[in-house]
Amino acid sequence: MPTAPAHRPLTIGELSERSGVSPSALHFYERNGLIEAERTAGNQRRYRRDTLRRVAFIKTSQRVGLPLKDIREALDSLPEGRTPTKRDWSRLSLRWREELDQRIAALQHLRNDLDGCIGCGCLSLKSCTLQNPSDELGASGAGAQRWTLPK
Amino acid sequence: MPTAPAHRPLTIGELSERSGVSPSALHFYERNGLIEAERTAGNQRRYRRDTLRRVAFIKTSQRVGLPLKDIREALDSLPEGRTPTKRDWSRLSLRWREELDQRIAALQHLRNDLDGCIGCGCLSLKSCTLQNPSDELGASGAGAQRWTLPK
DNA sequence: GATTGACCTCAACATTAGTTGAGGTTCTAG
DNA sequence: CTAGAACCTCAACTAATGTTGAGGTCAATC
Repeated sequence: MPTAPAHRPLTIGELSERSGVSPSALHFYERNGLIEAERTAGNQRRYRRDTLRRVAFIKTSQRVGLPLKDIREALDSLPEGRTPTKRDWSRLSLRWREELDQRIAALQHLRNDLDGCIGCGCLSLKSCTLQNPSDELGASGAGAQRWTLPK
Repeated sequence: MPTAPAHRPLTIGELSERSGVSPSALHFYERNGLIEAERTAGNQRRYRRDTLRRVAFIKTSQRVGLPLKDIREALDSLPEGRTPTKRDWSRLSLRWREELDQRIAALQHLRNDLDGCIGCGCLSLKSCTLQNPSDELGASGAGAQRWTLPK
């Protein structure tokens, strides 16, 4: 594979190799509106270079447990058509980081509660906050719903 | 529904209501070896009361993102046949908490890396640790594989 | 200008974690 | 002792996140 000039759009093979995401997954992302591609005269995909960053964002978001549906929503806030600027990405990353903070806080909360449970060996349904997530949800304020740990 | 005497085994309806887990999910857990039940002469399930705690453990573990397969493994370390003691549960909870700590650390690591990324607005595939989880896996020592964030 | 690797579409399959429904049985209250 | 709620099994379905394969096309190299 010849090394691509820095300006040429990426083939799916190149994007796959550079992002570490399989071509079939890239197809899948496209079907689900997470990424998009131009086509050559011969119907092959050509990705703008900023798609690499987009895929990076997808992967990273998945690593913290976000479903693709939510990731797509976030990506939808990027400008349509034009290449996103650093500012665009920063805005996205910042929002994302705040939610990450909440997630960490939720986990710490869980851990602290578990400390209590270890003390009594209980994991009791009645008393243990671990079993009553609604408590901590209520306490953590608005906007936390989505970031509650899965289920 | 009459309130059950504290000693009588639980019907599936009772276990479901008290644990907040649907009967169909309880069936599912049983098929997958996570819980078990005695049967009445008429083939209906009767759960030992400590099954409630077992289900609590399952729910709690799921809340931090563990797959059922792993939860089953953990539960397999509980004594077969006899009702687990507080000590048994404590042992399980402690191990679980340690892994929870690792998970928190991984998330914090991610967040710190993201801070760097926001600074440059990059999310670059090359330089950003967020994109190269293997780094942090290597750094976090043995036993961390399973607790890497999903995918 | 032919070969061959990369690409295309579409359909089927895989996995996890269940839910839903049909058709039938058991248990409990009156 | 009977009505109705609760339970049983089994099979099929759901949703998310992809992978695999068949059958065919494109494009870059010798």
